[in-house]
Amino acid sequence: MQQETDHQPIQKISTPDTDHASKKRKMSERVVVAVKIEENDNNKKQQKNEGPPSDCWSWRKYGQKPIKGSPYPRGYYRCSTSKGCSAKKQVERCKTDASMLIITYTSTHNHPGPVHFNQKQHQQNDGSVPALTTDTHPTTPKQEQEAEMKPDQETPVTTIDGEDHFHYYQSPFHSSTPDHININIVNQDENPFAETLETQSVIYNEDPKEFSDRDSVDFNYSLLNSEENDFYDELEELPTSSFFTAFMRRSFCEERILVNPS
DNA sequence: CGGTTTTGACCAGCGC
DNA sequence: GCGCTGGTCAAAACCG
Repeated sequence: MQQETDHQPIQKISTPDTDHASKKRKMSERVVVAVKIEENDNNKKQQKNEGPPSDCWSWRKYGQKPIKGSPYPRGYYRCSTSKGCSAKKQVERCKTDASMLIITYTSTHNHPGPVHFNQKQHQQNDGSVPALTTDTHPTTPKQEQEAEMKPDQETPVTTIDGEDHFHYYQSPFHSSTPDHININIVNQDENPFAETLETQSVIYNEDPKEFSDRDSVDFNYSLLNSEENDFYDELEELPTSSFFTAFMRRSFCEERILVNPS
């Protein structure tokens, strides 16, 4: 149809991936994140229709398709924080592990991100958080909650302890069980499943308590960096773009905060 | 009422 | 060239 009207082809912001970049399905700029969710009743609704873990952005679902070989459909989301933003993400469940959500981010946000994270993080973390964004008007909590989908099963973060501030300490990928989520980033451009997930799970599937026992923030970040690097070395080399770097930093700067509120 | 979700249809890349 | 499949559109329904 008019798919090329106002909507930019994905490769628009893609890194110069040589000749393949022109191909629609050869999306060069992708970050795949595996989110481990707890296997409990909170997960029920996600088994029907995966509730995308919300991050600091607000996303609007624009499509869903059953994926061949996977019992779970893939949801297509577009950033709704800013109208001209071409950032997208795909959310699907790992076909081999229903407790694992695979979130594939494509394109970059062409607008500043929400600032709540940073501001609040500074307040609660002694300003140890690197300044990542400067937006003065973040995604509204309302939108974040909506992005959560099915609030009946997934306790909105904002309601925990009735303290609104907790909301932005939540993992950017929080799901039904925020303090049990394990985030794995798999930067790749082909199939994120199979071995990669397993490998990543081993690496990061630690009890959150362990994180809090150590020196939280820097520990998490450095662990991720070092482990990631090693991991990527074993995989096919991919261009680690600024997008990915920014993504990594943003994601884990946020993630680290939370660990265990209790 | 505005924004989001759902869902069927369409388009285009890719493999055979 | 054809069929399969993934990605997107867009109208209608839904929701706060």
